Amino acid sequence: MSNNKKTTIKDIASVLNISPAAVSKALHNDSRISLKTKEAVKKVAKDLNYQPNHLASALRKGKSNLVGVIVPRTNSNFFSSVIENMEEALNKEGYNIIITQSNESYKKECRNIDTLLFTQVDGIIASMANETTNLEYYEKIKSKGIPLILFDRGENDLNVDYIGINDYDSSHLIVDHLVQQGCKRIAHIGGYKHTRIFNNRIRGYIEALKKHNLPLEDELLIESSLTTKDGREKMIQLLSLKDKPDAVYVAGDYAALGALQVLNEQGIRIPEDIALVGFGNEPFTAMVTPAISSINQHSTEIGKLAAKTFLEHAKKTIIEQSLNKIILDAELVVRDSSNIKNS
Amino acid sequence: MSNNKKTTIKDIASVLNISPAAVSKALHNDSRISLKTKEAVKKVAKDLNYQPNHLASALRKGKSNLVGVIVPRTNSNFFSSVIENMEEALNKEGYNIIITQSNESYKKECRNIDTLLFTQVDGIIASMANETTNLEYYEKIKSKGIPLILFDRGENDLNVDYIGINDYDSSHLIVDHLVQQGCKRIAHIGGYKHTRIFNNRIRGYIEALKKHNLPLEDELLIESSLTTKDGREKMIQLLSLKDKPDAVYVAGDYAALGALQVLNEQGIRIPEDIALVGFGNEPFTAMVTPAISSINQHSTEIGKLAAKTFLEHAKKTIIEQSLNKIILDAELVVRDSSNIKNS
DNA sequence: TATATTTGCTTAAACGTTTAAGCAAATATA
DNA sequence: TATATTTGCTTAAACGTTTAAGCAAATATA
Repeated sequence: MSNNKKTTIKDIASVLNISPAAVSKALHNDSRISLKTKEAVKKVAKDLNYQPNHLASALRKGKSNLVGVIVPRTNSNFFSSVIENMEEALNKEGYNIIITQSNESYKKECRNIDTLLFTQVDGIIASMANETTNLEYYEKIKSKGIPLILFDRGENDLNVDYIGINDYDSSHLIVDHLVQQGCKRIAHIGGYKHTRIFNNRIRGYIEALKKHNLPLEDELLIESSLTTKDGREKMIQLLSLKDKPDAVYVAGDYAALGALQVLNEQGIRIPEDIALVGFGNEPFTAMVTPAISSINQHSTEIGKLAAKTFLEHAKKTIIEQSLNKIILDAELVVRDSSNIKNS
Repeated sequence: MSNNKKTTIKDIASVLNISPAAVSKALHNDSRISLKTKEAVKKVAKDLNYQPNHLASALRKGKSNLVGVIVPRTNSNFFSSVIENMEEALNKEGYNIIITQSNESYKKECRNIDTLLFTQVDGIIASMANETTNLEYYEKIKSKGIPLILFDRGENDLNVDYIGINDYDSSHLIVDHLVQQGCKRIAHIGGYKHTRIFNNRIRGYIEALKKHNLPLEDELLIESSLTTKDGREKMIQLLSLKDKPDAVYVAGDYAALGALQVLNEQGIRIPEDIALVGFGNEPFTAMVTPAISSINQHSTEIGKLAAKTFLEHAKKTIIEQSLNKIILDAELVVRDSSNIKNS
């Protein structure tokens, strides 16, 4: 049944008594091959169930038509949506993608980079793991002359193309909204300060508080790994304060969920006693009770733009040094968890 | 900066004045190469920042050391956990994986299969899209002699290795549990009948009802696409019945969530008025109010076993026809949505 | 009709590895 | 000391493509 020997261009050539080179050209619609030969070749190719050997053509052309993708995890609506849209745009141009996940681990991320380089990808589109501070492996990609595009979790120091949302402004949006709802003591459970996006959210939070002449207190600004579990712990920490906050802005939806669980368990009313806002607009924010207000990160747009940026690199032969930093405006989706006036 | 010409085995050879073949053997620790030469080669390789060209070696060896993975979507805890564990096991043996998602679309799935075959993967591990009924593309994989392993969503007709849970028994677990809670009119929002796993769940449901001498009524058994949206609609349909059910068993967690939303919106008490059970044990089942009872599908185990099964194929040179059908026992995680006696 | 151009192919080499076969020198065995 | 074996390499070919260069026949142009 399974005809183990795969059909090659040579098999087609020998059937038609022409050279393998002619077959290759016929399959690629070379203008110097007659229509008659092209049709014959394509017919035989189909009959013999010919499948081009990608490895051979990639080796010969020095181009694999594969793009490597690194994300902290695929099990998040944001990342899977980015990937979906990126893939669609790249497929259209004949590229396929290889998805790898770092699980937020620096070591795993390094291994992923090695894997992708080893697979001879034509470019890498990545969002960095939380743990990553050492950029050596990313420098390695750059030094090989392989296009590198970062999205969401990026680093300024790397000096590569980047697509993300305006984290600083997002914090302003959130604080403005909470102030408008009447909140006066707004806490922030933020991500790791060393990660640029989280640092920007923290900066935005601080500046927005100043703007509204609200107290900026150390005990209200907490650094977190932003997992659901850590969200719980940091919320408990906030509730142990003598002077509790009346609003909590959490820099990630999963951690916001943990905070919500704690508030619900302790019978604290949301948003009347404490208003809650998350970040990322994961689908579950709309599913839980009360639904969590959150920032929409425009995953569709980010995916498309990342693909587009890569394609621009791939098309140009001259290596230009113009950087593409695309910062999208974020959008606050207000739900029950911070909608005091209507509740 | 970016030394564009990549280092090859020939570069190393010319530095040391030995043949490229000797370099290749030295790098692979061939016993016929002296320790001195090996060390010299490895040192030069490191100095020149040598990275083996995977395409060339794959072409020469006729083996890419890549395994293709097809899942309906990565944005589900079940699938991403399966992938994570599969990847870990395969990485250990020197294989890397390429993840693709079908988004439950038959057309996309076919394109994914073509992509993976084109990339010359050594094997494919897949879970089929909901839409898929035509098995032609999967037959194509088989006819090429490439190991194919299905998990969760598989088809008996394909006659390939399969890893999944016991769907039939799972339905029994659920119905037994609901009967024990005192439910007498148990509805089932099931998946597409043409998909084996959903068909097995339906069969299990029917048999379990018979076992308990409960009425089996057409209006209580509904076919669904199992999206959250469709779960809502089918729940509304059930609520419009003259004789409403006192329990609903939904064959997927996302649809169960839709059902839960409708019940909550209409002020129907869960589980007192209607008990609810889902399937898949997605993390959000524990997050919503009330938390949804669900079936744990052993994603960790499935991922590991799928990898193991592939590796067995890869190791044997003789093509054996012994099939591996691994059916794991499922486990019901009881939560508030069906816990009548304690509520 | 003579020359130039175009068409439709072939030939040969290359991409970077791996590996079978072979060979000289070193070492072991009789 | 003569032969056999082992060691440590080299040579050459191959994996399946693509592509530059070239050539004869067909066609176009002067």
